[in-house]
Order: sequence, then C-alpha cells, then structure tokens
Amino acid sequence: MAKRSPNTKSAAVRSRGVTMNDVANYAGVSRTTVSFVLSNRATANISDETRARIFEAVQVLGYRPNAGARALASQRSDWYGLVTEIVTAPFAVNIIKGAQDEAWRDRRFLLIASTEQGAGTPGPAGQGSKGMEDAAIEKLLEQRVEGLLYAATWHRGIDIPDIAREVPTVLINCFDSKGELPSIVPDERAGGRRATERLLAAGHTRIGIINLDPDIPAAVGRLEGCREALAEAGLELDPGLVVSGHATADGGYAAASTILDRAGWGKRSVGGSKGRPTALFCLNDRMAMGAYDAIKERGLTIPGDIAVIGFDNQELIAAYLRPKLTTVALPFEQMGALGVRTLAALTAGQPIAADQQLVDCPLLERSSV
Amino acid sequence: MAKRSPNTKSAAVRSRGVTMNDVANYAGVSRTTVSFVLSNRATANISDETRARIFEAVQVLGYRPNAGARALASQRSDWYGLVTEIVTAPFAVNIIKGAQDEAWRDRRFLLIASTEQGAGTPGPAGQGSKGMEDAAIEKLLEQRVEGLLYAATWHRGIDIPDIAREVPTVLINCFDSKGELPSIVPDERAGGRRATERLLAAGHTRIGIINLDPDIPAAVGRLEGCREALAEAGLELDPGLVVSGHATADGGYAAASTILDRAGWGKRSVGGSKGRPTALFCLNDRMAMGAYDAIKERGLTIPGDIAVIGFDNQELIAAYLRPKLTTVALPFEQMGALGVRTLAALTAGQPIAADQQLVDCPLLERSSV
DNA sequence: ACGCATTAGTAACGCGCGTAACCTAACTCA
DNA sequence: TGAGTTAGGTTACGCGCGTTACTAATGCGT
Repeated sequence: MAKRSPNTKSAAVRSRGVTMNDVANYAGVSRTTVSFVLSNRATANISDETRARIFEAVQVLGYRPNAGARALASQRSDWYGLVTEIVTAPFAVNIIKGAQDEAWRDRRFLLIASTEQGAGTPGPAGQGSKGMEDAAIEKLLEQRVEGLLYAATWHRGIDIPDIAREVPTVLINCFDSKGELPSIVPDERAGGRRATERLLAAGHTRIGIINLDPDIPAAVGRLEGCREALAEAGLELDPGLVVSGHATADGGYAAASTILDRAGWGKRSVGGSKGRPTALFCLNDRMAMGAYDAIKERGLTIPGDIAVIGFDNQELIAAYLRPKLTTVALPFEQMGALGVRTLAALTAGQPIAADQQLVDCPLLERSSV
Repeated sequence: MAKRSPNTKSAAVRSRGVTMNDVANYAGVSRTTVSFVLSNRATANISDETRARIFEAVQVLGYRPNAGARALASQRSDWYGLVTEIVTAPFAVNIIKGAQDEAWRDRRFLLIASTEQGAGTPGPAGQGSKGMEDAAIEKLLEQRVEGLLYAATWHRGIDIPDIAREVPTVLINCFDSKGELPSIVPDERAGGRRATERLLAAGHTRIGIINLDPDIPAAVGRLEGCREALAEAGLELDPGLVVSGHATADGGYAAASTILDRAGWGKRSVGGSKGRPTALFCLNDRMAMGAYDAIKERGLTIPGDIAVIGFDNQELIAAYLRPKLTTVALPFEQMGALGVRTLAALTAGQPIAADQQLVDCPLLERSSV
C-alpha cells in the first residue's frame, strides 16, 4: 500500500481517504465551513451558493465521513452494542432484526458481539466462556458504545457481568437476576391465555396440556394464562391432562402419547367431562411437532379429531408442519425494537416506562385448530 | 451529564473516560511510554519496573483504550464489516458465528449490518431495498472497516453494489455475477455424491430424487454429484425417479407422493430394476419433512421400507423429525471462518488460494437410512 | 457620519492515540 | 580520556473532525 505523504495539498481524487479538508479545498472554503454545512448546523450562516458548492465537492470527491474521528471529536458515538448468545441459537434472531431496524430508523448503528465460546483465543488468563462474554462486552465498550443491549435465546434470569453496568443497559428476552436492570420480556401469561381462549372458542372444553420444564418462566406464565382463561369459562385445569416433557419433539411425542393412551377413553369419544381431550395445547412448537406424530400414528386427524395449538412460532416448524400449526408467536422483533427505544430513552436521560416491559404475544392462525 | 473540564490535571478516577494520559500521570511517566508499553513495542526500551507501574495504573484506574482514537491515529482499524440478509433467515446464521470466531482469534472485530428492508427510514431519496443495502455498506465504510464480507442465505449469484469494491471483499455462500470478487461456496457436487454414496452403501439401487428448482446452483451441483456416484456404481439416473417440487414441506409431500404412487409398483416390492424406489434423496430438509408425511401416510416405515436422506442439515427440522433425518450439512460455520481468513490474506496483500473456494459438505448420520 | 446588528465565513484548539525524532545519563572500550 | 553505544525514556506532530472564538464586510437607522 502506498504510503500517503502528509500535507499533500493536491486536492486530487485520492480514491481512498478523502477528508473534509479535501472537500474544503475543492470547494474553496475552510474546513470549518464544510463541517457546518454537513452537520446541518442551523446557527451558522452559510449562503446557499457555498452550500451547493460544498455538496458538489462531496459528490465529486466521493467524500465519506470518518465515523471514528467524528466520535472522537464530538464525544458521542451513535452506536449501541448488542451482546447475545443468539448467534448459535438462530431461533431468536429476529430480536437482532427488530433492534437493527429500530436503531437504523434512529440513525444509529448496532455493533453486534456474540458471547459464545468458539475455539477462539483463551484470553490473557485462559478464562472460560464467562470470560468470553466479558471480553465481548469489553470490546464493545472500547468502541465507546453509548449503551448495551443484552439478548437471550430463551426467557430466563441472567447474571449480567459488572462491566455492563458502566453504561446504560437493557435486557431483551431475559431479566436481571439482581433486579437492577430494565428488561423487555414476552407476556407469557397473556399468550397462554390467548391460546386457551382460542381453543375454548372452537368449542373445546377438555384440553390436554403438554408442559415444559415447569420451573422456567415460560412454563409458569403460559400455564398461568391458561388457567385464567379456563377459569373465566367456568372450567378448571384438570391435572390429569397436564404432562410435562422434555422440550423436544421426542418429548412432545412421549407426552402426547401418554395423554392419548390414558385408559378409559373411547377411540372416538368427544369431549364430555371425562373423555379424551379434543385439543392439545403444546407449550412449544417443537413438542407440537412430536405430538403431531403421536396423533397421526393413532389414526386421528388434525384438527378434525384433535386440535393442536403451539407456542413460539418457530417458523421452520410451525409453517411447515402438515397441517400448518396454529401457534402463539414470541414477539422477537418487537422486543428488539422496544429494547432500542428503551435504551434510547435511557441514554437521553429520559424516564422509561417501567422496569420490566411486557410485549404481547399474538396468535397466528394456521390450520391446526 | 456533567461537562468534563478540559485540561484537568487531577489524575483522579473519573470513572468514565479514563485516558492514556491519566494512566501516564498516575504512573509518573509520559503518555508515550504508556503507549509503548500497552502496544508491546519491542524496540522501545522500557524497564520492567516502569512497565509494572503502568500496568498497575491501568488496573487501578480501569483504563480502556478508545478504539476509535486508536484507529484514527494508526490508520488501521482491525475491523471487518459483514453485510448480510441472514438476519431474517436464521438458518444460515452460523456463517456469522464462524466468521466471528475466526475474526476474534485474529484479534479483529466484526461489524455486522443487515440489508433487509424493515420499516426503517426510506432514505434521502426514498429508495427501495437496494438502496438499503447500499446504505448498510456505506455505514460500514464510514467505520473504516478494512474489508467486507458479504453473506447470502442461499447459494446463488449476486450483484454486488459498486461501493463494496472500494475495499477488499469476499462473498460467502454466494458468488459475484460479474465474476470479479473471490467467493466461498459449499461444494454441492461433492455433497450430492456423498449422499448418494451413502444410499448405495446401504444397498439401495433405486433412488428417488426430490429435486429443487432445477436452475439454482444447489440443484445443479447436488444432482451432478448424484449422477457421478451412480455412474461409479455402474448405474444411471432414471429420469422417471426425479421429481422437482416447490422447496417446501408441501412440495416435498407432493413430489414424494408422485413417486410413491407411480403405477405398477407393488406395495412391498423391493428395489429390483423396475420396482418402487427404496430410498429417497431429498435435495433439502424441508422437502424431506413433507416426504416423511407422504411415506408414513402410506403405511411405510423409515428407514425400513424407504430410506430418506436430506440436504442442508436444517437442525430445527433434521434433528427433530422422527426418525431423525440423515442429511448432508451445509458448512456455514466453516464458510464464515474461511471467509475471514481469505479476507485477512487479501487485506494483508497476500495471494488467496483461489477465486472460488469450495467447502466440503459433511454427511450427518442420523436414523433415516 | 457613526454605531450597531447581521451575514458569511475563518483560525485555532482539542478529542485520545500512534509514532518518528530527539534527548540524557550511564556504561563500554580503545 | 573521550568517542561511541545503549538503556530508558520524552517532545512534538498529526490522524479527521466538532466546536468556540474571532473577523471582515455589508446593511441600516438616526
């Protein structure tokens, strides 16, 4: 690469590295004037003619501002950092999309760093993957991001490294175990209620539930919502119809089999108060995938004999199952966007709506109910 | 926010914004010395004692280098830009992971920008999504990235915007329609061959093929590889066993149904030279998902009656189908890593291996063959 | 004719850092 | 003894830009 001679006055088109000075020379004004024009400064009196000359120079020379220099001089960066484990678990990747779009709209830029352990450098003291996370955040802070977004793949409590607290931070799809940082999470309860209401509206009164690990926030919330909806319809959750399983297709298959094979149910019984359930609420789509197999194997049809409703809207599954799965969507994109808005408020010193903001989970009607 | 008074000599711990100068003052040396020590400059003679004092100051004050200032002064940035549409299509997201890890190992940082159109700003002239892509690249160049990676969700030819050519650029999972830029793509042909060889090794000689849109590079390559493998076994591709379909589960279901219901095949016929195929090579996993349904509906078992092999290794599908799907994996992570290595060579002015580098697609044995 | 505002700019400084050039005291060695 | 070398630093400059002073020319009311 040719070494650039400093102090070169020739305003020639040095295709790489056109600076504001070059623009100023070309337009025959001072660099200050260029700066004023380009940053659209209202209080500076610059004639329209000069302004036009400058824009032309920018165009001709192909000037592109240097973001780093700008940040250095202005002490502001217009960048947010997004740190996440999502990259390995693509399923929540829409958080990134939502955040990017929202940031973009605000003329800001998102620096993304992933926290998972590759075979990367072990770091100065050979730390584990926790050290990797710290390192990622450190890198982001070195870029002088104005705030941090922390996104998780699944809704849970998180221990945020202390360095993240040096700068405004918002958690997305997770919450601070210490309860100090603002967070954005899905409204699991409302989602569970919505799914149940949908089944009730279709006339189902005996609803089997394929539950997740009962301890995680998603399970707690969704089940709670389900119970509420049933209660409003004057029904109660029959514990015999709730089966917990591994959060996989196999787990769903096993759980659905258990429910369907429960003794004492006639093959074609319609949901009386004691019959076989006529609908299955699977607390995630993967388990619904397994449940489909269990149902089909028994010669039953969906939704004719048994309606199925899922949760998560894992597109790759829900939209491709046959019949397509009706499910409640996790609002990843909205959470990402809200995260950015919240962060923007925070960095601007404005108050935020609440410490924990819930985002609605919409129902996606497809063909399984 | 309190305005920082300039020229403050007090080396007090201003928790935010500790500079190299503060470190120098605390350690009682000049800033230059600090710089030399921190950048590990070999030619500078600094005593171990001074060195230790400086490290201690760094520790105590919590100094964190300012990446922007560093880039400004050194005229190098250690950042690569990754522009991609992947964010909406999570399925290829491992490209990002592979690239991040590799960059990290090289002590470099990846700035990621997505090109897809959100409801974001329409831009100065209200362009479409092509303008959005340009804008993303522009943003990256403003950060003075040293090189650009361009990643696609599916293997195809791409028209790269001209601004991307201002800086070394490598394409991942796609190639330059104009044939000018280096690219990294999966070796579809070898993958197709490998899948076919696996089926042949299991004794299958009549193999049904569920094809993609026959024009895309993936279909062309995979089919070519299949043909090669058959030829080596002294077999020929029976055109009657190849059905193209929509690249969805429904498409796979329809195509598989067509093949299985072809007249003249006994229900249990084993693969003679004219019998029903005993194996199905689905050119992607989504179609395999549909094929499963078609097979099961006909009372046939997998892999007992019909073996199925897929392509893509779309985890969410392949690992959760029942039985789990044996498939050929697209080497996203490796492509990402190789992309970074190639870019590193390019920016260092070193020659690169080839204009188009093929990455092997490994076979993942699960339970469907 | 003079003071005063307004218009249209410019000079100069500093952001945090890398780096070439320079400096000084102590140590060698003929 | 004095010239050269080395160890251990420091001074000074500039990267590209935002921003605060300042200036110089013009218009305008009295």
